[in-house]
Amino acid sequence: MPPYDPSTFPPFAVTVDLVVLTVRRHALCALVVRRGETPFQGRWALPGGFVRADEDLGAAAARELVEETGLCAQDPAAPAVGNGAHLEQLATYGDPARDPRMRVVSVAHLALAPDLPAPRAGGDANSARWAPVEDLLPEGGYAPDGEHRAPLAFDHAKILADGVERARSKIEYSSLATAFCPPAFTVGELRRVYEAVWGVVLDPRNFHRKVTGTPGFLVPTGGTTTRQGGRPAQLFRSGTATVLNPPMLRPEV
Amino acid sequence: MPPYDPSTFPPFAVTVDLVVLTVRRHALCALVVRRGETPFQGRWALPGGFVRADEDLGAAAARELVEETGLCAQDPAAPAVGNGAHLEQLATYGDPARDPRMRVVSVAHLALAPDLPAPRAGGDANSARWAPVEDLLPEGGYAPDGEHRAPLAFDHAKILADGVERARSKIEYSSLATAFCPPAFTVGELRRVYEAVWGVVLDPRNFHRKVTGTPGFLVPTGGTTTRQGGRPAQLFRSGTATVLNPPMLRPEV
DNA sequence: ATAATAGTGTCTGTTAGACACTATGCT
DNA sequence: AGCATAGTGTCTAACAGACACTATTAT
Repeated sequence: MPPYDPSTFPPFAVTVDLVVLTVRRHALCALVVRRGETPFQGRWALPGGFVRADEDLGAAAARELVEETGLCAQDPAAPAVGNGAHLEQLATYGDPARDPRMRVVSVAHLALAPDLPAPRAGGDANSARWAPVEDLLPEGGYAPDGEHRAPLAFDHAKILADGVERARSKIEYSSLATAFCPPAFTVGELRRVYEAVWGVVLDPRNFHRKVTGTPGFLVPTGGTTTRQGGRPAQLFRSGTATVLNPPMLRPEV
Repeated sequence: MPPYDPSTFPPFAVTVDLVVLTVRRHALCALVVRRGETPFQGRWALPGGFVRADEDLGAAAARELVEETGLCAQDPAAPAVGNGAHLEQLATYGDPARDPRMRVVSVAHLALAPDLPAPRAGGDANSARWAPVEDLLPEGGYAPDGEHRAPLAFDHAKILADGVERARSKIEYSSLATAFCPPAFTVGELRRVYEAVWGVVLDPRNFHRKVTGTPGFLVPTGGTTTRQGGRPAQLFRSGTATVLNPPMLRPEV
């Protein structure tokens, strides 16, 4: 190991990239923005940007999240406010060749948000949209005929895949699925989140018994709603129990 | 969002820090090295170093692991060779104040190794040792009397705590605990790994039934050993099943 | 013999999964 | 009425946890 010499470190650029997931129309969707410059001009990419000189990594991710979506990163300690979103660090990507212009290390973050009206397409950001992750990440890679290449720039397909996998596994044993729901939601709405994220169909009755039988997981608000049709359903908010034990079992695929 | 201008990015130093864990004498231990320079001169720290200009993050972590321990990072695809260790990315730490000299972003990695003879104390590295994580991370923080401060430099106590928590939770649902074992091991040895990592006592009979009843988890080598005393025990090696479903349940603490 | 560990068998309480059935709204 | 969704009850197979018991070595 060479002696520690702060004056001779190789310089890196450090960025944050965001995997922002939501559930729209029964599908897991990710926020993507169209690139206006080379490389990958015109291609879709994950939102992100440089970390500022005196900014923590999480603060940079929260700032980008506000700039791109208007969402506030939700402090886990604070009670649920209007448009708060779950934000956590995902992983760091630093292949020397991942950006052709220079050495960039990107600290990817994962954000989970309830269904939003529409991405902020205007302003200085390029056009943005919610895209089903199924369209961005075709199963088993891409056909070798070159017709459908990965639509995402840089290594963002890998980052997105890692983020989706993190979300899929984390809702098994935590109350994180409620981050996809509005502040008050029904058991059926929460079940449809699981179904969309996992791509499965769950038994409504067993699901109901499981989530309502876990102490501290769901707290009834007292209200009801018929926004899903059918019999009025109780409204709940996320409880204090942040870990789900025993976990929700993901059915075999 | 400012326009993308590669020529004006703030410069960062990027390092890798290693949380190297092993099980020694029924205790979960971490590798620490004594710092020879300021800041934190004389204090213990996690091993680590700068990422080189054309080096991937995982490669830098593997290089540091070899330099500090002689362990080879185990490619998950390759069959188990002599002294391979599990290596995975843990998390990235980039608080602007975490290093008083300059802006350093550290990509921490987690390595799990079988019990080794001794750390390589000689060479250009400072003195190194295996320390029980219990000594490095006293429960519930440190007494406010200032007598026992965190013995680790920088934010390494936080990094170590995150690594230990990752290891503790990951052995629940994966075959990762075998990374703490030699290539061939007994069921009892594997159980003692769980007991050391979790700090609990497990029922030997239920544990045996659980791990031998999970298809693909353990593969008998045919040999036996009496190195633990008592009746000769079958030797196993890690099987192809990398995920444990249903998971091993960590008893309440 | 005694002690140590390895390994198998049995019982019980809990739970996941399957599914019948009732409740309550809307069109 | 018919249909949608909400919510409860029941049955069964699987499994975790507790623990009795046997097997095989070393001292």
